[in-house]
Amino acid sequence: MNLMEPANDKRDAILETALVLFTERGFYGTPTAMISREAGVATGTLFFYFKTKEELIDALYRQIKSEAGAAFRAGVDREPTVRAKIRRVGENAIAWATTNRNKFRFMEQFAHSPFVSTTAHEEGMSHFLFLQELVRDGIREGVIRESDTDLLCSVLASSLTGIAAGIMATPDPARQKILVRQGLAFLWNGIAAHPEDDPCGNGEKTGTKKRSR
Amino acid sequence: MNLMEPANDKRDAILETALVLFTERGFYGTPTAMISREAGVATGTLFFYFKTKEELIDALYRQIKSEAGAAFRAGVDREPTVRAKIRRVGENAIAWATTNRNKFRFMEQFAHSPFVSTTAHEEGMSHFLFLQELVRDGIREGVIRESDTDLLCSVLASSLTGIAAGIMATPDPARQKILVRQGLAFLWNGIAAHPEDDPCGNGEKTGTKKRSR
DNA sequence: GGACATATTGACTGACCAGTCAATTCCCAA
DNA sequence: TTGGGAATTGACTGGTCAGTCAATATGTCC
Repeated sequence: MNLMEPANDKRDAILETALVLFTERGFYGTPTAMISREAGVATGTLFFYFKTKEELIDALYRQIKSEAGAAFRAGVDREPTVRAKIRRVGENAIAWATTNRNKFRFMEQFAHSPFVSTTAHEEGMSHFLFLQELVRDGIREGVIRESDTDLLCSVLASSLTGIAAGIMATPDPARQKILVRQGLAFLWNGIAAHPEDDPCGNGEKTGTKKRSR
Repeated sequence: MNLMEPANDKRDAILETALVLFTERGFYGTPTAMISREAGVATGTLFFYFKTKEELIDALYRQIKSEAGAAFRAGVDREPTVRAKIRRVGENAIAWATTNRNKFRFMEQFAHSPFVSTTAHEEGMSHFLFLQELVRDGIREGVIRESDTDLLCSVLASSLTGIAAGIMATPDPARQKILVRQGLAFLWNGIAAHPEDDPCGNGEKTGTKKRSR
């Protein structure tokens, strides 16, 4: 007898299958019957765990948002500076997106969908509030340019999405590494109070001058 | 008998109504019967102009993408430098998004939808190829940091989306102006080879202490 | 005016699908 | 054992909706 298995077998299978089918075919292109069939359970079982289809969608959305939030935040607290923290978030986000393509696509597709309930959207936001704090800290410390916090967060989030999408278009891992660097450089220079020519720090070591300063 | 009315009356009404309903309720939450009723035509009429519902969706997507592409590009050719051109694109994009909220939301919602045909997606892209050229020029001239062009475009596009979304969240036009400036500053510093503390150029006309607080 | 194409109508249909439910199995505590 | 609750099943239903079609209108050219 293993510990802690809250009878989640079928429930998980349903969620997992739904994730794949939803990203491939959209909410309404995916009948519940198809989900249950693919998941290897009866139609009734799906409705045992989720009262309605919408509840299933919401549960999936919540789960993924919370998972992504946790992944993005991992190790951030251990970083010493705001700048390092932000870079860590960026790296985390990109890594998560590329290793969880389906979940990333799900978020991308349904972030603005009217079929995710408002409460789920709000709860989803909550997992990313730490980013807002981070930005505020950065501004207070003077390392991030004085700007509207909400705007900055909105832009950061969407930029990360764009970076991840751009990176996922490349199969070559070596090239991906380069793109990650360039993407993070874009991010940091976008928000930095005093941007640099080589915002990655680890850049091309061209003994170069960092421009004025 | 007026001139040049290519029998578009009802067709346009259908497209216009569909736009609103789709953004509010999604493709599958919007029955064709509802579209035709709201548009003041019979169900049959809708299917006279569009063989299937999907064809309607595609037509709408194409129309909006092409309109957005043209709007973004307006006046760009007349700008003297790459930097000015990019700023113009940014301003255009933000202006278009805020004055065409429904169309913006439509693009945002369905940019990644599997229910827009692949060909429509591709055709949609084509209206934004000039951006790629622009970025390439900037890199050649040395004003844009050496980076992967596709990545930069992907990031630029998603950042603009984020900026527009952030701005639309503010009702106050004065505040919006500020946010536009901040958003464009983010954009330019993100890609610039030699970013500045006041990347808007037109900044706060404060006797101008550039650099270092 | 009449012939032909194009535009418009709305009742109708066949398919599909979310959700139900009565029956059955599984699991465990007493 | 057995009793009971939780889990699971799949046939079934009531409603919805994309798309059809035969009828009617409108316009245009000769």
